[in-house]
Amino acid sequence: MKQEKLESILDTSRKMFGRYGIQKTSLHEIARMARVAKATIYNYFGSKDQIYLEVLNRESNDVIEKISVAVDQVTSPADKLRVFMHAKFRYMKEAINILNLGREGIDNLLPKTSSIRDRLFSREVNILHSILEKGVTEGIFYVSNIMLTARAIGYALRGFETTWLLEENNGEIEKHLDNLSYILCSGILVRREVV
Amino acid sequence: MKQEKLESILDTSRKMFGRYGIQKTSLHEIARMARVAKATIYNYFGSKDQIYLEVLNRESNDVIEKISVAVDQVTSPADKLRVFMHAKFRYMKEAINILNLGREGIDNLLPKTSSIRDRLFSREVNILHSILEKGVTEGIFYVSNIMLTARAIGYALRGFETTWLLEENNGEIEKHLDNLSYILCSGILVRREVV
DNA sequence: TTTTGGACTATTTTCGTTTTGCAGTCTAAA
DNA sequence: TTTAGACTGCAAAACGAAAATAGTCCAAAA
Repeated sequence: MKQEKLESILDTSRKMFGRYGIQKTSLHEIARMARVAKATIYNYFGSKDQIYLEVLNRESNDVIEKISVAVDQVTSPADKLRVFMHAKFRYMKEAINILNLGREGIDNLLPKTSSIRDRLFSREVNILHSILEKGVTEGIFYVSNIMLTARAIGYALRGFETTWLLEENNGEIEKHLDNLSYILCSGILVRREVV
Repeated sequence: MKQEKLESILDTSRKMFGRYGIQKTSLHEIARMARVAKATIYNYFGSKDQIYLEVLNRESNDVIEKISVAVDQVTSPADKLRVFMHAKFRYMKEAINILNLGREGIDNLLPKTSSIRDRLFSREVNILHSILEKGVTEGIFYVSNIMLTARAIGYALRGFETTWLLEENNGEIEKHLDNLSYILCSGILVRREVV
């Protein structure tokens, strides 16, 4: 019984915040939609902001979880990289509240939201790091500085995030991602040497 | 005499807008700082927004111009790529008003500003395109789809823009850029074949 | 012919006040 | 534990008055 209420509150909050934003969603509404008393919400959460942050954390965890699962489906490091990119964009699209963070101005954000974003980014980089490491260990990849490269890829992928927030053309994005992962693996220089 | 007034107005506006934003800068102040009569400003511009857009256009043109010059300093396509990245970030830092566009929320932007940004992006891609083309022609690069790749690189570099808006650590960025341009050229796969 | 200061208007913005709405607390009952 | 509902205090609408500002116009000066 306890867990159900909590899930109901969080799930409703996620939808309402996603549609109307934190400002324009009242706890009264959330309580009504989630079919709990407003007082119950305060049994679980200390404040509206806390609910919002928990929603963001959950979305963040979901994204990482789903990416991890997807990446684990394939074995070769090169495949893992390609799958990582596609999974990241596929599942980020479902993390509506995290995406909305990007649309709002820097000023009117809750301070802790940026640390959630940073943590998400850092966990993405961790996954990238382990993929690169595996590739290097297996002798498939040559990477001089794994950490640096993982972060570079992470930053680069951010460039796409801002783009397809407005674009809805999914196929276009997929094409870009394939191209990018190919470049990432092979480079654009004509190969002259054998290693 | 005419040109001087115009430059004075635009230069003053650039600084004021850069520091206080378009909202919090009054034409009265601009006129005073630029040492012209307010009426003179209206000899040259139809509205405050027009001045702002012209400032943005100039910053945009400056960036492209400077990048082009820098890229032309070197000859090999691989060098051009590396130089492109460094120049882009170096000179974008001086385009304060364009940078500020990124900080504000999507809503309270002048509609035409986004087309200026888009045009800047598109011109960057054009430069990248011509570099890649030269590389392919010279047999240095292997690129299956030049246009797609140019855009991919352009998008990727955006990922860094949002990052170093807050970061001031210049050296860190430079390191990332070097690493990125190396990956871009060589890929991360161990080379096995001769072409 | 272009520039200038200043006067003028029509909007915005600002600001102080009032009013409403909402987050968060508390309680008694289920 | 959960619930409905009443309650408080704060924070944000709502509003109207006052100030500021974008943009116009003109007669004089450069």
